[in-house]
Amino acid sequence: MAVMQIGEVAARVGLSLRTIRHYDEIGLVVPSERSAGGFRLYSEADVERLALIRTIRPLDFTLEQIRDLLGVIDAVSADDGRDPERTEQLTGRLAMYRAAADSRIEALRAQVMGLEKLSRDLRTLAAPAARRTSDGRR
Amino acid sequence: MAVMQIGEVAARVGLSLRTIRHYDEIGLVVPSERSAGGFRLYSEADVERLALIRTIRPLDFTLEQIRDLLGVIDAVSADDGRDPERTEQLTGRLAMYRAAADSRIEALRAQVMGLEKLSRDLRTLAAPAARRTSDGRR
DNA sequence: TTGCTCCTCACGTCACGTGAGGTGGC
DNA sequence: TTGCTCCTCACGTCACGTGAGGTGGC
Repeated sequence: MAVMQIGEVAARVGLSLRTIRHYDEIGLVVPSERSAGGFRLYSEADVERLALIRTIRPLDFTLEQIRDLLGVIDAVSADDGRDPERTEQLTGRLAMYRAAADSRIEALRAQVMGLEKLSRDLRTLAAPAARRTSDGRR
Repeated sequence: MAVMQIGEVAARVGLSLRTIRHYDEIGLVVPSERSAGGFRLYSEADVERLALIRTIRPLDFTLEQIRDLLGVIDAVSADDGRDPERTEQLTGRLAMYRAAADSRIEALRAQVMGLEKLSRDLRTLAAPAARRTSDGRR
């Protein structure tokens, strides 16, 4: 299985067909091949990139920021360190994104805790009401 | 401080002015008063409702669903249990929302864990690059 | 040939953001 | 009177959702 059609990609990474097409439209993840009939054909590397984007999405970065971040990641990975200034600039940008991600993660954790409390509150709200009903039936 | 203007409300609950006005526009939280000059005046109860909505927001319910959920919560709170069928129907709807919330919370937890891994990966990605640079300087 | 999967428009939607131009109230 | 806060349009934006109408490929 060298390449995949969009349907299988969607099933694998858990993004909608429309979302994957949208990422193609804006040039965020362009399938590395097309069939003779125009079908999008995604390589394993394409799929990994989509999976990475799916991970990054809840950080509420815009797709433009995600594109930029992916570019920085690629550049750092491919960097050979021959140009120290460039390396420094890249790791600096990476650090900024990491800091933004970390503070966003903190906010998400807080949201989850708030929601867990909400769930408990809803539980205790429902319980007495049910008890009143069974009382009424006695 | 019986009532507050929108600016203070926004600062307290952490929603934008536009968001709070939007909730008024669609009738989700209508300020219980207006000044003679037309300024929105929010009671403590209004503010609590907005704070609750802010908690619920990350569940990705539509504002329509949130409106409905708030209605159910109010109805259950005010329910006297005199009509067991009604109580049962209300607690049933509440249970559905709770189930939806719980599964969404699970998804959020998974997202947070994925993001924490991403943050670690970004860290290890940046570290070797920096090391290469300091090597180059020796 | 029949299904199933895919394609490209292109308008719609949701929850606000962002001015523009104007007024309230201590 | 000066600031600061608020007001109402009303268009814009972001990330897709949702048909419509048509074609590819095993």
